[in-house]
Amino acid sequence: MSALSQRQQRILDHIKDFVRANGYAPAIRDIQRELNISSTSVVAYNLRALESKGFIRRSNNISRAIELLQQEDGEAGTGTSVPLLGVIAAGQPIPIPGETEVEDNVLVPEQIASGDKLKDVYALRVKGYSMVDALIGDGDIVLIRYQETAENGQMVAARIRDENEVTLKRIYWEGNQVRLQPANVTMDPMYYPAANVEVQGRVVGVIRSLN
Amino acid sequence: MSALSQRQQRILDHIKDFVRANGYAPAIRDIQRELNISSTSVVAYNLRALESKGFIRRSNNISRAIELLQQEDGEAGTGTSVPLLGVIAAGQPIPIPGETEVEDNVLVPEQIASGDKLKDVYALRVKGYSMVDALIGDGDIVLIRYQETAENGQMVAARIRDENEVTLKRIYWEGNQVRLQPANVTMDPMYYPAANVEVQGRVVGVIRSLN
DNA sequence: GATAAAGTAGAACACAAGTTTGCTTTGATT
DNA sequence: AATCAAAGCAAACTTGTGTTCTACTTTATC
Repeated sequence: MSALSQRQQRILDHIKDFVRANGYAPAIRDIQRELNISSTSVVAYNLRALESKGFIRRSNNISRAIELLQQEDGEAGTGTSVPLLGVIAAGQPIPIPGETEVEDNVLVPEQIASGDKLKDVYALRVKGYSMVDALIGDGDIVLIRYQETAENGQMVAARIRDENEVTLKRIYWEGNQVRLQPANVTMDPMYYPAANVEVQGRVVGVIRSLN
Repeated sequence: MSALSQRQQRILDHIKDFVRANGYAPAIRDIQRELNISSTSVVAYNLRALESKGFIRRSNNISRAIELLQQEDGEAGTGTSVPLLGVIAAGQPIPIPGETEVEDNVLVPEQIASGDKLKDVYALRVKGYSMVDALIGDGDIVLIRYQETAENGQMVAARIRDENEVTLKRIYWEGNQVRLQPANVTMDPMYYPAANVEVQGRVVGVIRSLN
């Protein structure tokens, strides 16, 4: 990566500031005015340099078509947001996407999952300690991908139909029965008829704040 | 929030698609052409409606100055990214911001921390099981805020000077000594002279993928 | 110190793109 | 059917904005 001249650095910084402040990129004359550059051609010249060095992308003859390419630390980046629908524990109201109030949005880091695969993901805040042996504690946010089936041992949000409750457990299919196993040595598994248990999604990620 | 007409909805969708594809907003004529609308004034009319309903913001007489205001689930949102600097375990090379190669960037959900407070935060991938009792497992990403002091019991990245190693432990100051305590009942604490231990930051968040 | 390369200036140009205006269509209401 | 408001239409208008060209200045390089 070639180094930037002082002017190029200032132009790049100004573009970033401008985008942050306005939500769209500056025109060449905006940059010129703000940085007290004498001519638009100077700005154009340096934008060309910034483009060839890979910091921005531009489209010919199109207004404000400056796209910032590189992302530095501490700056705004883009991610995919999923709805935080509520709290999950042993014995709580049902969270179902689309049927529940959205409390908040959670931005999902790409390290957990990325892009298009997030269509059916939602987040729940964990209440209680039933999953501590699975390294999920009270107050953690779990990301759940909606799916109606699950394999043995997967961690799922499961609804017990006739009690109308949703709980976070590992699931094991045992013939006509379903074992919902807490990840906590001090707690016992619960058994239900398979027909009475409805998988509402599988845990795909965990987010915890320690502040 | 007023409902959108069919045309307004299509215009809004197109703006989102366009921004995603190009990194900048469409001009009125771009929208007109793409959606086969007969006149630019129709687009302008509906943009005005979208603005008064709070979906977008526009600036007068400025090209492509459409700013998307509302964020729906599954769409790109903005967050703050921090550098993922490497791996931390018992006995690993030192990760210090600015001195190490950046492996990746991690987008930090606002639920962990937000905005300006992220200046000195970096991320490390955890290797090993020394912190499982603190609900941090192998492969988790820990977010660490750089600070040189820590209080008793806080989870920190600590460097043992004469061994030039960094480790993730709870720290306890005990007179002239420092106790570095793993969060794993099968592991014993380590003791060092206080002068030989350097706090490199405190754990402020955890991110885990279960895919 | 000559020479080339990189950067700066100023102005004119051409098209991009938002706005305005007057008119027509549509659709609901009475 | 008459009415009225909202929505759509077409064209003209004005301003915004990227580009180009030429000339000049500074900065490296040998």
